[in-house]
Amino acid sequence: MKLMVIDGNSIVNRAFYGVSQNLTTREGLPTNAIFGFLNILFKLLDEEQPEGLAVAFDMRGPTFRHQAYEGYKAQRKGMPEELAVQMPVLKEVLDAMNIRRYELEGWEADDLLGTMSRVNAAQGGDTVIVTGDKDALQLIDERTTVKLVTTRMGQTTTRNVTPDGFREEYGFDPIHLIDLKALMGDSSDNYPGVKGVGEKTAMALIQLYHTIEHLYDHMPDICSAPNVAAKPGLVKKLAEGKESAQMCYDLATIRCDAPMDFDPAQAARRPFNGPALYEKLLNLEFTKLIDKLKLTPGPSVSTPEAEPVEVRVTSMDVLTGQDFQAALQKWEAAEYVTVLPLPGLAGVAVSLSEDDGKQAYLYDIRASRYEGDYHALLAALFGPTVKKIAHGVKELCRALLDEGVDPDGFVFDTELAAYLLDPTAGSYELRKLAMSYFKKEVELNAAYKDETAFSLLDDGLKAQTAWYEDVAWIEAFYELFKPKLEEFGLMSVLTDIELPLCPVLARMERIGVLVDGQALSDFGKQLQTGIDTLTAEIYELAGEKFNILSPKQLGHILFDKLGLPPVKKTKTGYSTNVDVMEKLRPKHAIVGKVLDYRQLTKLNSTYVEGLGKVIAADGRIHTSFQNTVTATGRLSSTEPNLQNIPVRTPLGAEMRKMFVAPAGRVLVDADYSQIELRLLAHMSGDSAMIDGFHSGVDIHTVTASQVFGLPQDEVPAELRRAAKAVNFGIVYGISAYSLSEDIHVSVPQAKEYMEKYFEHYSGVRSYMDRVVERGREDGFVSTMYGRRRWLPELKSSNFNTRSFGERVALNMPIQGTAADIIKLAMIKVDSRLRSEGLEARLVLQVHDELIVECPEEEAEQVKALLQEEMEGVAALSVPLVADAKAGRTWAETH
DNA sequence: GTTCTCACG
DNA sequence: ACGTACGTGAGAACT
Repeated sequence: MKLMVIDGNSIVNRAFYGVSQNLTTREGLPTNAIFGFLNILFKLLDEEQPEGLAVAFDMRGPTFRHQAYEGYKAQRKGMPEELAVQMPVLKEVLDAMNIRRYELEGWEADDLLGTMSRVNAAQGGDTVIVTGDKDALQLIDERTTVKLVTTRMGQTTTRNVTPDGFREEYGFDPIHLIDLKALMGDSSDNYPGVKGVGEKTAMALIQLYHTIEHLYDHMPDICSAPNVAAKPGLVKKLAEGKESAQMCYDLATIRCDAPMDFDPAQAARRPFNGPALYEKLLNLEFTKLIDKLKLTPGPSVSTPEAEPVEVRVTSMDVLTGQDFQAALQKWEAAEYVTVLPLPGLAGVAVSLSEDDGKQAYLYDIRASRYEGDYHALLAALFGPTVKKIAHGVKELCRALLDEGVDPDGFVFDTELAAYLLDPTAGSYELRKLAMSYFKKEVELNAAYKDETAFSLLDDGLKAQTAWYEDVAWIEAFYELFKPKLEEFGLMSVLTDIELPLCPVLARMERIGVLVDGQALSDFGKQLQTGIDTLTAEIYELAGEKFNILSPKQLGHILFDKLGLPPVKKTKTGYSTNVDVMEKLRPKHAIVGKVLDYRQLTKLNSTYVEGLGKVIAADGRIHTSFQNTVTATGRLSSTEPNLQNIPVRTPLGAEMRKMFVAPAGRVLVDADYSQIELRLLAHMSGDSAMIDGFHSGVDIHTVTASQVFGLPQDEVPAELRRAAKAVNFGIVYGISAYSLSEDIHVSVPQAKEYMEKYFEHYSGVRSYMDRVVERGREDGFVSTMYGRRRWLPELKSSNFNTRSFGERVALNMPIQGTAADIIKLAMIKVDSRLRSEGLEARLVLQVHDELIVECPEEEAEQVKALLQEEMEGVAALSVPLVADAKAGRTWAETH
């Protein structure tokens, strides 16, 4: 039988340290090692297609080797806690996969692997031993190969070692690996070998003599042997170490006679236990894997956190006038109703409490025979008097605006609630939430059972009857999430910030921003001319044509053909990013041209072409503002992204001339000045920094002056730049190395800047320590307004993961508070613009910047209003400053 | 689908 | 000794 045997401990260790991204279940159980193990396992199965499969594990407690030598593995630390807790779960998963696993008291996994391979060989079978441990190479023979697994940066690579391959690499037969280890010892298993003999000498000796026995037989003459450097005292060392060598030989020998009663037939592959595996993977929240393996639940495997409230579906209505009045009365009287619109607002599912329990109705709005009209129905349901719960209020507001309804009266949003409870979860679709919170597979296409009522619907609606049931899920999530939000102090973030922002965002999306399409395409032509010229020049300098945008081809030209020194590597090849290229710029004329080419093509494809494609019929661009995406509470902008329009380079800034106001109108742009640093000053309470902001002088100059001990008017530009970089770095959770890269000084120099900084701003340092410590204790960090981000990373035993957690802990409260503040400002600005009867409307938000379009004559009033509302949002211990400027184009407002 | 690069705050 | 800044989205190349 073709058998694959896996060293479970070795592979799970690789997986644990290899999968550095932080993976945990919502309850906080780490799952990275299991995730990594399964990935490696599936990759191996795919590569090898074995007929039999077994996994061997070490057992806790001493083995026969410990009895032979008490120092054996004495140096080794136990498994980190985060890995240890995953081991039993992994074993359960393997059991559910019907994969045999073996462990034997007093024996190590190695010995079990060896034993299994020999038993299999005796029956004429081939074995692949999978491990990350090179010791196992001694087991290689004509029927046995070893697959060595290495993981680097989350990437797993495997290497099959055959007898020939081994001999080529080592220069002797695999079995003599034992002799090698007997001489050189092993520091990780902690046995000594022969004192004074290291890897080099041992290799040379074993290549010559193959076994220690043979070596010791030839002891007196070994120093005349050609391959061994005449090491003085080698003979003596060998003689003194003979006893140790013999003991280490035994320690290094993987035993192939473990009393485990193995028969390869036991390990024959069997199909997974689908339902059991489904349950295990669901509890691990490996939903993608469930999909990939096409697993389905068995009967009653769920372990629900709560059950959805029962919603009885009683009718599917086309509202008549009387129905409507009665329904409206019920809706208004209810504490809340749950609404779920059908696409295009063709209908809406409404669920509410009635005397005999929850009732759900599906209204076919478009076919409504209500004597008012379709509009009146929507306006009544979605106006201020009916209190509504929905999933995705912003999108719903957008749809309502498109139908001419002014949305109001939303009291809860299950999507926003799920986001606030875990802003890094990534997706808040009902189906995913049901999986995650209720361990339930939601059948989205369940057919509605009442055929009579169903027959009233047209085909389009029939296809959407799952919506009818989803309304029950929204109810269930409301019941589940509301107490959680209250417990976590997140209710006010929802009701004071996120919910009122929804209609504001929807209005901004609907209004959009005007783009000068003609100017855009003219700019594109100009860019294309430049691109053509640069292309020709680059081909000329390279001596051949190639794809300049391909990092692979460009790397080949620069580093192989032109012989420029590679500065940095990526995992797939040479790095050619801006930092690298700037360093190479003086060395060859082609580098600068490539950088120019990149800039021009970026502008052309991402901005000129990208934006051109999304100009709507009204000549305007309507972005989508996502409010459930970022980990910090910021908004994001998609299709297109209007939050990354170029501004930093002169050519890039040309793009902002394309964003214009219509005739007779202007854009007013107001941005917060240094909001994140001001928040750092406020939240840390550092008096020096607070004083700096009260002085009204540029903060980076103040910092430089304080840190370097110079009068403010004598700060050279160089030091101001350094101070600015440190200021930014602090907000990001700085390291001396990255600061040195950023401002092009040595690492010690950067370190000195940081130390001086912290001497002067000692309150900042203690704040940073405090916030990380609090984060570790609480398991989360939060903004001034209570928005949270969970940070299990802070407890990771992986240095990189933990360091990342610490940087995030420092950054999120600041970036997130700034996000809260501008969101509050947006709500106030929108409300005042509307209540004061201005035509001015918010059109864009770019994190610390708001853009309003208004008639020219409103410009002054709008500027003042923006500044007033933005500055007045929060009372901090430093002034909150916003500057506003009007212009015909976005470029003119800067 | 992932990686690299680069645009923004 | 590690490996190096926080938060995003999009286009092109590559696998």
